[in-house]
Amino acid sequence: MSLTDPAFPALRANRYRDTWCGQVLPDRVGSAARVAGWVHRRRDHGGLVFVDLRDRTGLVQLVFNPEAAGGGFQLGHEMRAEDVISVAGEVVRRSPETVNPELPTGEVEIRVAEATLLADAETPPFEIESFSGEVGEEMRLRHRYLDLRRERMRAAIQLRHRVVQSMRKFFDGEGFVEIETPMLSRSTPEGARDFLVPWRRDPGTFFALPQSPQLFKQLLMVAGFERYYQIARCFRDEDQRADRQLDFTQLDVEMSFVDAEDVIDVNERMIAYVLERVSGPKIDLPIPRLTYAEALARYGTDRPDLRVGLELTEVTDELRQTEFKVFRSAIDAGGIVKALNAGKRDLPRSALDGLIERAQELGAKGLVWAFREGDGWRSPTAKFLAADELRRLNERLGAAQGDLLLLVADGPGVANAVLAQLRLELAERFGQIADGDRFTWIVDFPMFEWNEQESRWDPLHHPFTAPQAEFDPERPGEALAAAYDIVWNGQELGGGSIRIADRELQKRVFETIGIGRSEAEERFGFLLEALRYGAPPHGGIAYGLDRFVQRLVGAESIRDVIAFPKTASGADPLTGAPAAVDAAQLRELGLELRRRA
RNA sequence: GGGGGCGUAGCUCAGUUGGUUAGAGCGCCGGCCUGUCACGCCGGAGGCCGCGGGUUCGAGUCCCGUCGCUCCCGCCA
Repeated sequence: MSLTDPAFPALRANRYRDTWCGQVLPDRVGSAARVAGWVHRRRDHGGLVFVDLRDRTGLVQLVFNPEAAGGGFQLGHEMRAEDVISVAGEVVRRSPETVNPELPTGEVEIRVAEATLLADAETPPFEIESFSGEVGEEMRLRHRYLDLRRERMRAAIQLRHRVVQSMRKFFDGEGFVEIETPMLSRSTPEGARDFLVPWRRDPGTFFALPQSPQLFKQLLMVAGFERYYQIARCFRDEDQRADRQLDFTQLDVEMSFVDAEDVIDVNERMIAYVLERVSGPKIDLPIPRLTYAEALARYGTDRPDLRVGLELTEVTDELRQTEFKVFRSAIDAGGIVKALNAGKRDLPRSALDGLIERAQELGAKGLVWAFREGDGWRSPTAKFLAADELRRLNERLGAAQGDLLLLVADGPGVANAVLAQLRLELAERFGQIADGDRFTWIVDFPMFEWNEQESRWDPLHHPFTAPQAEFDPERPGEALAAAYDIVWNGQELGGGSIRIADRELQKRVFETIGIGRSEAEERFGFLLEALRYGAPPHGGIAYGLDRFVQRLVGAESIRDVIAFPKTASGADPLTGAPAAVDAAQLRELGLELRRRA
């Protein structure tokens, strides 16, 4: 909803103002207006002072003029940036040569008759709208209330509001019920590290803050609410990233008597609905789908950015007989050789060395680069490969003369991850990211993946995800999950699944991932018990709301769409959190501090 | 836990091979200015060069350590 939207609420007049700054438009010429806000900029001409007054809705120009003034002229001289004032005066049309076409209110101005200083502001530590570069993030966070005055931030936070309202409206219209689940609940140390909250009444016991409302929303399905959603705060005590915060917000959704198709259907309609209402990118339904296997094969990742055309190709078969040691040893160890045809790229040696370095950073032992030349390669590696191998590789990769080929030989995980990343970075470097937005569902995830370090099967999604069909406990690696992720331009926006509604199946899954009978009872007994009393088939999805809005406004970091975020180290420069607590508080909680060694 | 980048005026940054008095733009303060809108013109103030140690005749610059910010890897079912 913008200012021009008829639904935007008009102000009820009070002693401070009777209209928004941004609503002082030509239709009000000749009438009186009273506005209030912050002094955005002042241009003092001695005998005439212009002030851009700012409120939430925008800017309007005030003119302080000695003749018309009722004492306000002096104030016009003395006021400074970010002072809070209320002024009244006549709305007048500007003469044609003084119209400011940059401003929605640029055809008019308010001739000030009366002005009141409501709050005197000290000079802010940084300019609200700076033209000399981005203000450092710590500075912005320390004075977040000033940072949020900036147009860009205000727009992002208000857009976030519109997104949330649109989601609520959509789900309400589809018969969903918004229900809050507890912030204080039981620790289930499955995935991320929990934030723990010590409990005063029983020292040594702890609540945990939710990593997600997963189990509660399943219980709500057992309870018969059938369609639930929540804008849920979640907490994960893990290291942060540009798109990860300690506390963040999920759009959490769950439905009963549905299969995966039903969940996907309602959710892609929701996404289209929300994007339309916030003037986001247009999308066509249905959103295309990729299987997990295909995504991994073609892009090396389960969250491919489909704006990039480059694809990966596995060339292990072409190299079965190779004598080249690097490839030989990887293949013999059960690894693969994966390749990226990066197209005709004239990269200097230094840039190629940079790619090798980057590949090593990403975990590869090395990177083979080559340019197709004739039937062979121009590459330091060419001499180690047989002529027919080079021919087969060129053919398999569809390499044209001069195409840059990149190859990684390693375990499938590393080979895919490294080339997936290089694919993106090369596309970025060469401006090969297509315009527009690409959404895709990733489906047919495996139920389990082998955890080499712990020598056990881990759930790829979470342990409550249902298999697509009965699975063979002897061969967990073959089971497919009724799970789906939605990916927006290469960023995972959300993911979900049909849940296990059958107690025995749930127990079998726990066993498969190494959670024994008694441990399952201890940690998830309440869920298993609930499943005794008539659990409908159910499933759902959860979205990273912050990421959704970040993507929408094109921000570099989710910090730019969160009103009060934390720094990358988890601190809040504004309040000084985290901070020590006094000894009395600790005593009450039965806690004692040990000095770190 | 590991790796990269950064830290100089209130803000954003420059600072050469180690060299004498550390600069710019914006902001701030004072003066002038009746049509500006990133107003303009004149003048001025403002520095623990993140912190600690070392090398050196001499360190913003080189070395070691440390702290903070940031990006990435690990981690994030």
